[in-house]
Order: sequence, then structure tokens, then C-alpha cells
Amino acid sequence: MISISIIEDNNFYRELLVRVLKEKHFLKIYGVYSSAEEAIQELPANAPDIAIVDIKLKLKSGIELIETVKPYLANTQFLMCSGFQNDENIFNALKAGASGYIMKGSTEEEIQNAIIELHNGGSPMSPYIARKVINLLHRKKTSDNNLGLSSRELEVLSLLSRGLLYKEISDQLNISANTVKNHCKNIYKRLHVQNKIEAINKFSNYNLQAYAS
Amino acid sequence: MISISIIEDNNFYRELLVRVLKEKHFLKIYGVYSSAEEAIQELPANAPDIAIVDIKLKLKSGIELIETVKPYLANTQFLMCSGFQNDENIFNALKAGASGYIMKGSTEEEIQNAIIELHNGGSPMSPYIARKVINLLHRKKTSDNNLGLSSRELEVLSLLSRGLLYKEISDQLNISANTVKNHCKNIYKRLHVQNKIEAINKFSNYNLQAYAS
DNA sequence: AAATTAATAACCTGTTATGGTTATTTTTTT
DNA sequence: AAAAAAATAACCATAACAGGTTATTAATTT
Repeated sequence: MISISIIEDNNFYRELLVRVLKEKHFLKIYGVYSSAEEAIQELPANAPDIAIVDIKLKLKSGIELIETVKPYLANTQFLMCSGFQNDENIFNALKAGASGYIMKGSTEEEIQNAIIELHNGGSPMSPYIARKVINLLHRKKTSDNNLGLSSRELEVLSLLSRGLLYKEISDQLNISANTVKNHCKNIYKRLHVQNKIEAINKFSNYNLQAYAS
Repeated sequence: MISISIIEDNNFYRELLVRVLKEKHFLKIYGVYSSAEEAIQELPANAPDIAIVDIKLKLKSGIELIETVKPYLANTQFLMCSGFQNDENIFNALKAGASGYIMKGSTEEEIQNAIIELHNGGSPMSPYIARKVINLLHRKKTSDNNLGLSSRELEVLSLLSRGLLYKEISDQLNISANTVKNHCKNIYKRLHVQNKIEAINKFSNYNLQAYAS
């Protein structure tokens, strides 16, 4: 038996969801809320297995709802509900802690399947959103991710980012510690930074954030 | 017109793919390879829009193929082809640079749709794999991500991770640099590390890698 | 062939970090 | 109320790092 709570401000769609989910014997409606504020009050004490959250709520958005309430609901999964396939907010909702979503135009069967998939440890989502998530993984290794650094400098920077000392890096690369030091100085110059950590950050920011948000 | 190359060592399935894709007027078979080695040789000079790669190849796996060949194929998208829904390697393939996948049991229509979705900027994948990707986003903000550090120590560590010096941190927190130094020493002890970078890594590893792989 | 860039390496100086000890005050827990 | 933990802070010695200069060699480009 999967317990489900619904947070949806639109009366019509909320009732529709309730009706569709009541049909299935293995689903149990736990709580029904018409605003994020109401849900924030009630959810922590009444944790469902799955919370279906409309992404566009009145005062607070569904994303804010998840962010505030998630720390208290370790065992609840959030299923976002959006009107549009390619809503940018769906991606942000997934980042905030949602695990999947359904569209408002979905059929009864699709909604039920999404819930089952979610409960089985899957993440139902459209290919468009999936790509945005995947792009975070790729981190642009392909093209100009070197920031003007030479391959040797990238090598040194990579070892630096593991927390190795100059001596340890020089042993690994079979060069002198002075040379490592020298590479670092050049790296700092090119990245316009003053120390290891800033260099590492600049590097990983470039690799990660190009695709983020 | 979408140009497609196929890397598949199984003769039967390779020919089946060719036949299915030839049916569609907007798809053009570009190259057909029966091993990763062959593809590594040929692909860089003959870049297709989409490369369909079997995940299990003889000597080198499809993942290795992508890793070695991707730097030369900035405009090619990789569509993995696997026998199983929940093949762990699919997830690794996505990390390596693939953008979606199809299953060997897929219908002709599903294969064609996956290609179209991929070409339109989507990432076709199953909910199971999607979840593994999503979990990377969540980073376990919820529960015990503090590693036994006090809130003040977390504060210091957070500022450290931006590359600030002791003095800069002490100014920001209105405490003495000696105190910051002291917090660091305690942080290092608790995390069993020797320097800033290792501490930062341990922290972010805990937040990121708990779900990875 | 000449010039440029990359990789190598050493020197010096000053700053920053690390590791150890000790100690006071405040907050939290028992 | 007593004990424990957290936050504060100083001292010392050593190690590591940062920034500057200079220089040789190898590889690449012009």
C-alpha cells in the first residue's frame, strides 16, 4: 500500500487526482492540501510515501515547498506535477529534491505508472528534462575546457585537486618539486587566482557550471 | 537528414538496426562497424550526427569507445544500446558522454523515436536509470551530512572551500585567526585529513558520492 | 633557421598552513 | 549543580606555499 498526499491549488485537478488514485486498491490518499503553506504545516507530522506537488502554487511555489519540507520527510518521495513538458522549473524541482514528475495532460494510466515507477525506485521524466540532467554529468570534457592551460598544467592541477603536496605530485610525475611549484605559479597566473583552492574551484566551476541551471 | 553510424558486434542485431533505420527517409546510415577498434579508427574522420553504440563489445566496451573517441566528435551524440533496462553500465555510459539509450528489445518505433528525441535535444532513458542520475543531483542535503562537525566547523569549512585564508575567514566571522586555525585543526582530526583540500574533498565527496556509481 | 612556447629546475624571501600544547568562556547535556 | 562539549584564543616550531627572478632544454611554430 502506497500512501499519497496531494498539494494542488486548482480545485478541479486536485479532485481529479483524488478520484483517479482512489481507483487503485494499492494506493491510499493520505492528505490533500490546497496550498504550500497548509502543506508545510501538516506534512511533517503526516509523512506520505509519495507527495504529488503542483509546481505552480499560489504564494510559495512547489519548489519552495519541497525545499522547506524535505529535511523533515526523509522517506517521502516528491512527484512534481506540471502543465508543460519543457518547464524549466521541473529541472529546478528535480535539483531541489523531487524524484520525478507527471504532466497535467497525462492519462490515468500514465499517472498511476509514474507513481509505481517512483515507488519502485525509478524517476519518471521526459527526455527533454533528462537531457538537462545528463548535461550536468557531461561537464564539457570535449572542447575548450582547458582554460588556456597546457596538458602538463592540467595534469598538475588534477593532482592538486586531490589534495597532494608538491612533493607528492613531483614523485608521481617524476619531476622535481620545484617544477611542480613552477607549474602552479603559471596556473595561478593564467587563472588569475592566488592559491590552490581558488584554482581548483575555477577549474571545476568551468567544467560544471557551463550547463547548470 | 540525420546521419547515423552503428557500432555493434552482433551480426544479426547490427543488420536489423540497419534495416529498421533505412526505412525512414530522414535517416541516413553513415558508417557500420563491428568492433570498437574499427570505430575508433574510422569515426573521427567520418563523424555522424548520432552514433548507436552497443554497450557490450568484444575487446573494448562501448564505454571505452565513447571515452576515447568523444574528444574528436564534438557534434556527435551517442545512443547506447543495451540488453537490459537496469544495466549498471548504462549509467556509466551516460557519465562517459552518452546522451541516451535504447534497449535491444525495443520496437522499431521506439528505436526511431529515441533517435528523434535525441536529435531534438532530449535524452531517452528508463526511469530506473533516470533515478540514478537524479540521485547525483540530490546530494543528500537531508540527514547527517555533517560528518560529526559542529555548525561552526561547517561554517569554517564552507568558507575554506571558497579559497579564503584564515585571516579572511576570521574577519568574516568576527573571530581571531587563531580560532579559525584551531577549528581547522579540529576539522582535520575529525575527518582524518592533513590539509584544506583533503578536508574539502572529504566533505563534498560525502555529499556527492554517496549515491554515485 | 629563427622565434616562440612548454617543460624543466633552482634560488630567495616572505607568508600561510599545520601540528602540538594549553587555557578561558560559553553553551549544552547529564 | 556538575560534567561535557563547543567556541574562543594564544604560544611555539616546522612544513608548505606563493611570488619573484633566472636559466636550460625540448618541442612547436613561423
